[in-house]
Amino acid sequence: MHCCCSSHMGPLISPSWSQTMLFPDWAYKPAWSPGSRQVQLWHFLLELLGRDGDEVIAWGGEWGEFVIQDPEQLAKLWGERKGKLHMNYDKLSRALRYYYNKQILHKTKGKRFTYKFNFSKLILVNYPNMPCYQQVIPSESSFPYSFLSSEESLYRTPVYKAQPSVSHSLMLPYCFPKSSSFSQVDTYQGQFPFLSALPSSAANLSELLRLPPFSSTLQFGQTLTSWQKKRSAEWCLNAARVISKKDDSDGQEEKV
DNA sequence: CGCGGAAGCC
DNA sequence: GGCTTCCGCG
Repeated sequence: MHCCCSSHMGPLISPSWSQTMLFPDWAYKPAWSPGSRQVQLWHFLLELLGRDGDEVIAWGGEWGEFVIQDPEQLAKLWGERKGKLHMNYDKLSRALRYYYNKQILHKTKGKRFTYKFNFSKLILVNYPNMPCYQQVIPSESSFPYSFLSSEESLYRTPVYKAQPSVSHSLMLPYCFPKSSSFSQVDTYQGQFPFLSALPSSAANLSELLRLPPFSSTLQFGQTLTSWQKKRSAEWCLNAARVISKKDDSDGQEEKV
C-alpha cells in the first residue's frame, strides 16, 4: 500500500480539475524563500516541458524522456534565466551530465539530444526525508517501469506505453499527509521549487501539471478527486485558480 | 556528439 | 552544492 499514489487507475477524471487545483500550502512557497535556492536546471527543464507544444524541448516517447529540439536555444533561455550570457549547449550539457551521478537524469543512448528523468531519484535526492516516500519507493524498487525495455521506443508512440504505477514527481507531494507532525511539514515548506517557484503564478502550475507523458493528468485528476472527498480536511489546502490564459503570459524573461 | 576531469565561481 | 567554463578524448 503506497499512500495516495496508488497504481489503480479509474475512468473518472474530474472535468473541473483543470480549473481548480488543490495544493497543500507548502506547495506554494516560492523557491527563493528561506531554505531554498536559486532555480535549478531540472526545475527549468520541467518548466519548459510543461508548456505544451514547445519547440525548444519536448517530452519523448518514454516516460520521463525528453528531447531537446533546439539545443542552442535552450541554452540561451537557460543562460538568460541564470544571468549567464555566454551559456551554450556544450556547457548546459555538462550540467546535465552532472545529473548522471545523482541519477536524476540519464542519457538515452543512440538518440541525439535525448535524456530521461528519473523522477523517483529526483525526489529522493532533493527531498530525502519524506516520510511516506520511503514506503513508496523501496517496495516497488526505484523504477516502476522496468517492464519497459529501454530500446523499445524507436518510434514515437505516444500513449499507453509507459504506465507508471507511481505517478510522477509532481504528484508525490500528495503522498505526504500533513496529519500529525506539523514540524515535519514545516521542514518541507519551500522545498518544492518546481511546484511553487516557477516564474510567476498558479497559471504556471497548471502548465507544469500538464507535465509529462500522457496519463499523468488522468491520475492527477483522480487523485485530486479522491483527496478532495476523503482527506481534504487533513491537508492544508489551497485552491489555485487556473487562469486559462493571459495575454500577458509571456511575462517571463523568455522574451527580451 | 557525448563524456568526464579539473578548476573556478557564488 | 550546483553549476559554469574549459578542454582533451573517443
